[in-house]
Amino acid sequence: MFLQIEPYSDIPIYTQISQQIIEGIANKDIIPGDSLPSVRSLAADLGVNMHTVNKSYHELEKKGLITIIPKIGAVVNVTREEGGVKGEQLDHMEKMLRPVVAEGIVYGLGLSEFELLIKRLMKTLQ
Amino acid sequence: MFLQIEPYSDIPIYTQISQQIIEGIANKDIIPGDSLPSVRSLAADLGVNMHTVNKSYHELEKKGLITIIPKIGAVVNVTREEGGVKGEQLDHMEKMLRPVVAEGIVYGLGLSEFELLIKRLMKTLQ
DNA sequence: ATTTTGTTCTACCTTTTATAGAACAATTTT
DNA sequence: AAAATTGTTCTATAAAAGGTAGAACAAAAT
Repeated sequence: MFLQIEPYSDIPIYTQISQQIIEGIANKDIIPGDSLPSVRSLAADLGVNMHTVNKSYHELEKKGLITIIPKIGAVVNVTREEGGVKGEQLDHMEKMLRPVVAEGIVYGLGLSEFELLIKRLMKTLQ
Repeated sequence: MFLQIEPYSDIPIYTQISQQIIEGIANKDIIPGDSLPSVRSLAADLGVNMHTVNKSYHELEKKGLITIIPKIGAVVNVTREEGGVKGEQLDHMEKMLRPVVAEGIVYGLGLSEFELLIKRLMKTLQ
């Protein structure tokens, strides 16, 4: 686990943890079937509270990315399903993208510039 | 002003106001030079506190989208500059997009699916 | 048998979000 | 000239969110 937490960021610590684990899954640093470290050990590694890590894990479980087995641990799920992306997840993506795209339009971004941004980010993250 | 506030949303009221004004600028419902309603009248319209609207306006000013002239009001700026998008704004867009793209990758989204989402949103918003 | 696991509970603190009212000086309207 | 409206600033209060802390529990792993 190579997570780096910025304590004074305006992004909550538990969100930083979630986002970096998601990036780890995106770039296959973490693959389906892998176990995440225990909330206690990761908390100790990061110098944060156990409950903060626990909150992040439950956020990831809510998104369907991991499964928390009580008294055992957290396991990364298979999320790249065969039959394509779930409609539920597409709706979620659209909800997250909408305010970002609106702001981009106001800045004068065109479709090609959006596509370039996405392409660059996919190359960076994948 | 056709703003609709959901008081019990997990999105702060002042953020809802900012986002909907940004959408108004994106779809040219509001154009550069237009004055925004006074913080008092908009607050009365929406049934929220004056200070909540004030916070939203200052957030929009921080993004460079409006100019607040003390004792006068708030005016929408020209944001689609001639010389293309500012690098500062592209950095900001990338920061906002990064966690969204990462999550999309984990869901199995490919470039073409991202592009379709963006295209659809641009059509809806513009 | 011991350690480690996630869970649950109480407790405390800071920051954020939101509301409320008052006062001010400047501007606009009447 | 008088009245109303403007954004700003100040104090105050309250709820929610974010974060830490410690303890206890039963189940699982060592």
